[in-house]
Amino acid sequence: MTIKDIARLAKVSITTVSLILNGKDQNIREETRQRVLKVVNEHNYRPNSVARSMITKKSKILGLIIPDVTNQYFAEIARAAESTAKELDYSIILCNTDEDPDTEAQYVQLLREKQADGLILVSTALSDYKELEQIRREKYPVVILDRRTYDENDSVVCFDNIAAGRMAVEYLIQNGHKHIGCITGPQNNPSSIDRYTGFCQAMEAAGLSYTKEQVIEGDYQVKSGEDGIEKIIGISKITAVFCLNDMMAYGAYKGCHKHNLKIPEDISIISIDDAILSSVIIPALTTIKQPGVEMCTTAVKMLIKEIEDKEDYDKFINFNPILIERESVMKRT
Amino acid sequence: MTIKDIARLAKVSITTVSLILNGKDQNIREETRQRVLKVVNEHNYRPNSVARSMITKKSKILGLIIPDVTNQYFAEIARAAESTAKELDYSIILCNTDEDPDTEAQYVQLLREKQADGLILVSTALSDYKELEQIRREKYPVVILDRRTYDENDSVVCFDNIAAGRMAVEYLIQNGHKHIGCITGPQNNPSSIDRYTGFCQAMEAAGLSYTKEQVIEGDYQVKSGEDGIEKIIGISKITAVFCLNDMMAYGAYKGCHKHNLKIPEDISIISIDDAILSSVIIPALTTIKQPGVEMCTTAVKMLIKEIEDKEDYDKFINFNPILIERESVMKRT
DNA sequence: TTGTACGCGTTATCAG
DNA sequence: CTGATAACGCGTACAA
Repeated sequence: MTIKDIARLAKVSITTVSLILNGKDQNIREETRQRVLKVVNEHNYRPNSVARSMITKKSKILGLIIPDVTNQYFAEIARAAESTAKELDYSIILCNTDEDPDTEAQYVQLLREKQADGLILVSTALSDYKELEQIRREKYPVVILDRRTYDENDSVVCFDNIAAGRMAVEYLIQNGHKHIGCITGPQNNPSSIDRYTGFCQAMEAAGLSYTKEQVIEGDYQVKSGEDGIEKIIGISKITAVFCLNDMMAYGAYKGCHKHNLKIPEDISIISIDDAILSSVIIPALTTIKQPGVEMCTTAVKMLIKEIEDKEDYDKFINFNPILIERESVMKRT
Repeated sequence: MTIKDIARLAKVSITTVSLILNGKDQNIREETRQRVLKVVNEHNYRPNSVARSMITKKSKILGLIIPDVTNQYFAEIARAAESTAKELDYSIILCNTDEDPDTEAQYVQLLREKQADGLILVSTALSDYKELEQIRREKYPVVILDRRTYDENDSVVCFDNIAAGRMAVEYLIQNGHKHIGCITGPQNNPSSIDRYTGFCQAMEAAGLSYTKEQVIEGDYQVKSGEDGIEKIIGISKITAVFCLNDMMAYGAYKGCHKHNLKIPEDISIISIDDAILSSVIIPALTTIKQPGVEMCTTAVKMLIKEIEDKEDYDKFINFNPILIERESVMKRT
């Protein structure tokens, strides 16, 4: 079933059908309109959007590049992206990079080939890959989410990860903790680097020292939180652990439980993200909220403005961390 | 940059470029090949897949229709779908229905318009909407995941939800529980109906009675588990609750905690799914594993076989429930 | 070994 | 008010 068939069956020209289907039918006789619509409905005809894209140069598809949907936080982002996109008549192609810069670069290429109208990019390795350069040169619409770049022309919706890291550790310090462990994210991950920087800043500002042993490299997955805390609890003085994201905090809970350590009595846990489940687990996780849903909604809207070349808009929006005090941190005296 | 430009710059015909780019270059002089490739790389040219789809009639896009990525279980499914698809050179368009049949129908239409080569459908309302009929008539490739239909011709990867429900409740009964509450899923959701049927079967087989009050309607979301259990714990005799999915069990944990009820000492919890976090929460959740990742991987492979018209294959694959015994159910004497 | 020309399904332009 | 026709970028039969 093509537009041609419909035209033939309704005994009108292709143009007429197209006009009607696209709502440009002010000048079409009602009778003709009804006849065409009837044929369309009878045959359940839907225009082929690929052919349409061919000519309009718009695919109405957005690429969403994230590390891993399985991570609660990114699941929420994916959800927000999809809802917002749907509202504005776009679809989302989902891409998981697993924090691998090569995979990320591949996906950027793929999405361009597929003529995605734009990209929401939660980048793993922003600094040094040539795709980004090319994108900038060609002015391909991309909004970088969750991470800032230093090029004035980039569209960015970001979160102050350094401040978030600092906020988490300061909160621990205010609660009397002096020996604080840290489970980081993947080594090259920008948000992980920033959050860790926040940790360092807060520790130094408070005149607290820390050894290499109390900083464990994780990978933002549950399991690494579990493994990480098992290493840390060997260090007798540690009273609190800062996990760089919620998923690892969940793992830390498990590790503590396995070793019969009570949270927060024996060990306090704090992290960053505030995924849905963080208010659900017991004890409820004290965490620094990164407003992923709002950020992503903002990003999608920004991207679409860019694509549709709407009125001026801010190309840089920053979200601030918010402390969500729950039950996983205890005051030490 | 189009194939035309490349041809012009390399001083060859369009055909030559196309042949080389598609690996059909056995008959092309190496020198020519190199020259073309050089131009291609220099300009970072990538063929436009929309135009390619136009002619090949293949979009290399698969639609994934699920209730909600934010649900751990579906996040894992989305992940599995995306990985498997990528491996086989397909992309995934993500669609969340929120358990709404109309949204589902809309998405089916949309994906067809977008010329998705096939669909993975975790259906909310399989029985009664005309899209499915049309799909069947037109032999559009669809694999129904997580839910069985009764049409022999449908491709189905399913899970025995009735057996799963029965298994959960039987386990509770074996552990000495006689007064068992239940938090169901959305009313019209097929998997919810089946799981609940399993509950009823097991209760009846054991000669156990239950009142309307001890069966609460939930919606598969965390919050409804929390609300649900708060209603149930009012009924003094209840010693165990069967939540129809893990997300609601997480909510139940929270509800119990709020009311100072210990799991499993005061109340036992069991559910179905076995999402990642179920082994992480404390106490670890005893649940019936629905092997979502394997199911989805299987479904995608089946779908692609169907699309690419490969050799014969099973159109019906059933996965069985597996009891995962952890710590949320206590033996009563 | 390479080039010419057509067609995929649609929209846009312009003529009538 | 409606229709003919050109284009979009690519793949491929066929010709050379």
